[in-house]
Amino acid sequence: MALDRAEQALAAIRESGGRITSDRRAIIEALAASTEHLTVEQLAERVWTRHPDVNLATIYRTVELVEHLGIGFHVHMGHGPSRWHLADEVHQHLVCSVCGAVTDIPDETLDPLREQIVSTTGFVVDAHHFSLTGTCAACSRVA
Amino acid sequence: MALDRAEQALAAIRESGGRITSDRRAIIEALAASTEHLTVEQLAERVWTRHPDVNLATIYRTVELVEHLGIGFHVHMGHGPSRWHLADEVHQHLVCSVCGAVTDIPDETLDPLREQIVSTTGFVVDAHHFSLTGTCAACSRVA
DNA sequence: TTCCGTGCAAACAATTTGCAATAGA
DNA sequence: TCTATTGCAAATTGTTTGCACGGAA
Repeated sequence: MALDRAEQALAAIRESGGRITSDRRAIIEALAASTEHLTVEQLAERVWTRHPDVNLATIYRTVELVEHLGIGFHVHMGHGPSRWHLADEVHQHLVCSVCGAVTDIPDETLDPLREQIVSTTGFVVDAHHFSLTGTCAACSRVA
Repeated sequence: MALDRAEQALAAIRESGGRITSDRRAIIEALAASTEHLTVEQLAERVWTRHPDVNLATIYRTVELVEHLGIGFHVHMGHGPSRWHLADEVHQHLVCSVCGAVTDIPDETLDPLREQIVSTTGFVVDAHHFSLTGTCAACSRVA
């Protein structure tokens, strides 16, 4: 559950020699509590409901730390800011360019594509860093 | 060939009611002359070798115009600025996150993945807008 | 002549950074 | 205590915009 993920992240920070501060705890708990992929600004809003004094720069630094430890990731979805999430398991993101809806799909969905690309070009695809854009079911129907 | 693509783009601008200026001609020819995917800054450098007075804002505006007409595209490759190219045909981009090398692959490579995704989720993947990241053959070998 | 296109400089959004003050371990 | 973390404000990077002037058609 969410809190476990937060505790895991905090433990990882401690293990890596970092300190557990109240700011970091607040930021990581807010991130863990969300099932969505949050921009730094969205994350800040949630943190600030309980901890209004946490600085934006601290959020940027924490989120970067968490990524560096391999616990969190950021994804680019369309234009605009990066979006962050704690990772239980790697997954891919489909972002509708019409309505902005995000659909998560399992990482293995890309395996056949990966095999084909690696066998023809030697390139190892590893992309959860960018989302796949297109048109979601609802918006395709309309168009 | 490159000049043809430039002339095509200029013709499309004229057809859409736009004017052909020396700035636009210089920008589009520089873009057409490159096989690479250029950032606005790289494009500017090339334009400036012959036309040093073209303003950066004009390059941004021209490149946006060309995309709006469906002749050019921008792709996001890793972090940093967007990269632009005139489109003969849509293709996908593999970007090595170690060395930055770009490998182009045909758009059809994604067709099986598209089919699977559309049949399971209804989502129509259309993504040449984002590149696929990973590790290229050379860098995989080292690592 | 009539607008479209351009230069310029300022505005912008997202993010990063230097440095002194502060607070975990 | 000792050093990692934070706040603050300024710097950066990439890009967009308002507006008056100048040049295609």
